[in-house]
Amino acid sequence: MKKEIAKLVSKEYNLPTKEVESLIEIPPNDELGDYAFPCFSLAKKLKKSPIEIAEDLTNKLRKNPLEGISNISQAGSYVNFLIDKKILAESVLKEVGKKSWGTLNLENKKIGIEYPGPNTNKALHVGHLRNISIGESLSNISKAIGNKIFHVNIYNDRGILISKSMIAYEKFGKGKTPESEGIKGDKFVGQFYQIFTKEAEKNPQLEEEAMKKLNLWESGDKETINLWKKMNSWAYKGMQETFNTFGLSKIDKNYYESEMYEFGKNIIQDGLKRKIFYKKEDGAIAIDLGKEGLGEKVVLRADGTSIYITQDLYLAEKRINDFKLDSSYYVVGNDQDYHFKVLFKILEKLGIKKDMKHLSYGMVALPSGKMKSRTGTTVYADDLIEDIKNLALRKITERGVKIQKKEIERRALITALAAIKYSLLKIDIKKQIIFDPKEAVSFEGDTGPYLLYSYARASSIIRKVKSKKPVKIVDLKEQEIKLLKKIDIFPKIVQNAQTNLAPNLIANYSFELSKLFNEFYHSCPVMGSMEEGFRLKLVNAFRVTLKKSLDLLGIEVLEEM
RNA sequence: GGUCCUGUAACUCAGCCUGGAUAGAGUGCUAGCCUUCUAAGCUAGAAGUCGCAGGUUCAAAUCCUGCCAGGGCCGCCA
Repeated sequence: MKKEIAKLVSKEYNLPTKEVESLIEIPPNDELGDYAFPCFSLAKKLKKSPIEIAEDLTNKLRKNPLEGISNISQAGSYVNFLIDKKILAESVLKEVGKKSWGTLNLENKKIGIEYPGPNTNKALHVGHLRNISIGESLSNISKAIGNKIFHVNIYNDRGILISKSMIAYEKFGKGKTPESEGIKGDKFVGQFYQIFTKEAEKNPQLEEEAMKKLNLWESGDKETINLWKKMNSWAYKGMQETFNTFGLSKIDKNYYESEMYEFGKNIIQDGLKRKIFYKKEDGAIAIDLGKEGLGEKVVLRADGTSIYITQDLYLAEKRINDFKLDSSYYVVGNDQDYHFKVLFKILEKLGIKKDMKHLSYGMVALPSGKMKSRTGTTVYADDLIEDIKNLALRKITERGVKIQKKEIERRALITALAAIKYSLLKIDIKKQIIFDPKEAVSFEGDTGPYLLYSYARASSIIRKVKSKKPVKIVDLKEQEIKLLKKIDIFPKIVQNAQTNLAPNLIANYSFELSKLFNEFYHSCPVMGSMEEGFRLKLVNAFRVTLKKSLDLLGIEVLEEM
């Protein structure tokens, strides 16, 4: 429709249609029209006032109107176009009915996306939930656009951190196990990390012991390796449980830091030969990124051992080769912005750079400040899910719904996850989130449960209204038109979310869509109305669209609440 | 010190990419609406120097520069 209007206008002034189309906007108010053409830019060219041009253009266009446009009017410097709502309604019902918003086929790339990349020395916390929510959502959006997604993950399973947990366990663990204590494995291991921090304050000697432990691990000491394996397996088991509950999608490949922390040296040697890197006086190998404003960065230690960036260079290349990727994305917090800038710059200089992006998200902080797993001021993922699930449980019970306990549990969990995921995804990923556990996550207004509720209401109508009255579009009410228009723009929103890698656009859309549905719900009864046939179709179009939209956010729906 | 991100209603945020017609939501507050498809809902109202100051433009919350405030990063840790 927009294109047709652009053609119409461009003909009048002999302008490129594309240019006109990019100027067309949507009026701030529905009564003005559905599309508007501002005449400011023409004013200069024609040396006439924009108001005069608008008046002139309106008169000209009125002479040979276009099918589908019911009115053309002038308002100040704008020419407004009112489109025929019956045609809109027909096209929306057709669009949604045909394929229920299947894949859009706009891109066809192989994209690798890395998340959540946990450390094995601590339990998952809200920050990880943000990471997972973003990763899942961007994967889903990318898939919906037509891309093939490879979900990869890295386990940071070695190093000084886990060594500290090991020391603490040896000294204070007394043969305890997660089973014996009735604690999830990841939390169990994390607790020893906290014990270490506390004890090391009293006894600095422990830091040295941790370092020694790391050396023992690196030299392959049998006893150390066994303990390390045992503690990591506890952590993995615990984390896997949380992943399953929260709905982390299947990981195509797990990479382990312990298996590749020494790799990447050949890349460094290659770069040294090609004079991309240079040897410093003391033997360390570095790169000068002063021009890029990133300073000098050492890429291999003087003693010839690898560091973080060495390993990451290796892994970046390996991953591209493993999956023949066109693009490689990393969902990692913004505290690593510098690291990724350096990493990508080096890859570019080495000539192995593909389309690589650091999907950098803001930290989740507590009102009291940054979360610290060292000191225990953390909101654990499991605790959060449990608390909010209990809130949902209470709400369902209060309503007096007569269903089996198992079903109540299922609904409570889905509601809780919707609340958490939505609250994390509706905010721009760049922004820091101040997470107040006291307020927890609300169930009213702009929340996940509101979306689920809207969906359940729509489903309820579909279940209850069984008649097969003909679909007749007579006189559309304001609420119906608004809902139709919102459904109509769904593909554009998805595309925009992909371009900007912004799941919050989908979240915002889901809420706006649901809000319009609830307004429709209150003013347009379906059952027994004259428009029953059409409204039933409209309700279903909404339902299908919201479901798809929530799918993209990784949020499961409920047919009944 | 250098660099990146953020600053919009009492609170939490959308809008900024791609500048346009009275700056939008939610929460909270005030007042209404359940004998009709789920009140986790709907309707109405009060509430804003879009951090500050310049600049570009016919037009700036939106683009540019400077400043202020909060946070991150700048390690031969990961």
